[in-house]
Amino acid sequence: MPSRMIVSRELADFLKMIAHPDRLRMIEELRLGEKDVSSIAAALSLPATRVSQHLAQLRAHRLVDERRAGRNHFYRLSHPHLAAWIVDALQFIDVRNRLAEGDHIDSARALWTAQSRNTSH
Amino acid sequence: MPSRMIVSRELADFLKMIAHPDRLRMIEELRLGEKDVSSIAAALSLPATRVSQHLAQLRAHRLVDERRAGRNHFYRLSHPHLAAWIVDALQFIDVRNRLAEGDHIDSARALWTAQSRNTSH
DNA sequence: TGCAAACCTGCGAAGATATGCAGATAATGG
DNA sequence: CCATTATCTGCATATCTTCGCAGGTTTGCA
Repeated sequence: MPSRMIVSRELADFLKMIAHPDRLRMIEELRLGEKDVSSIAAALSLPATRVSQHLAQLRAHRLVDERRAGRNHFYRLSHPHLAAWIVDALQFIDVRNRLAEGDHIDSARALWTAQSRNTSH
Repeated sequence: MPSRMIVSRELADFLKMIAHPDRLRMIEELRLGEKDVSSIAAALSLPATRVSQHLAQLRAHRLVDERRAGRNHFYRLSHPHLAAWIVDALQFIDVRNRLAEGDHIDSARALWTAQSRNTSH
């Protein structure tokens, strides 16, 4: 059995699952703790249906855990460290070329990890 | 300008670029240094055309650098640390469920980072 | 009960990816 | 020059993703 191929496929599936702008922002949104669907949708200015669909995918891949309270569904990261690991990826991206001059990786990192209320989202 | 959306899009593009079993194995193959197209193709048992196409994509996203020597094209990781960062992702995957019983993340990591000659690829 | 709020799921069209094949380039060795 | 080796590029097809919309489920509350 080509175990190595299995690992690379699993890895690719995992990466595909998080490789979407909305889902990345959602993961970042859950960095500090659980949130319900409406809160996430409002924070990111996305239609709730879309957020729900993304969450269903993340749930299917066990990247988030669900907790129901009344009619609200609260989601949290299954691996709290995931958000930090994603931020580390910024070092591999030439963000400099695409943001305003003077910006660099550190500012991108700061921007990304800043609280929602402080950012120009 | 929604800088945060720009960052999330860049991040998603980067993740999509590496989210492919072949490309992951290629990155891993380049972990220890440069290799030419044929060597990579042979090591991974992939058609050279496909390897070349993948490399063209990675090149376009500046994830690999090219060096030509004669009729061989040698590629290396633009960010040598990339391979290690990818290996870190194994902690987020339930490899246990999909490999033979008794395997766990550490063995998956060992498998993944093992030299080609030591692995059942 | 009945209605509304908060989510979820199914479906289909549009768009993005993957991949083999044919043909094009570039360097090497007669 | 010509053939050969190593690699690249263009193209068509098959497959996967995304995303809105319509309709369904569960819970809270009057």
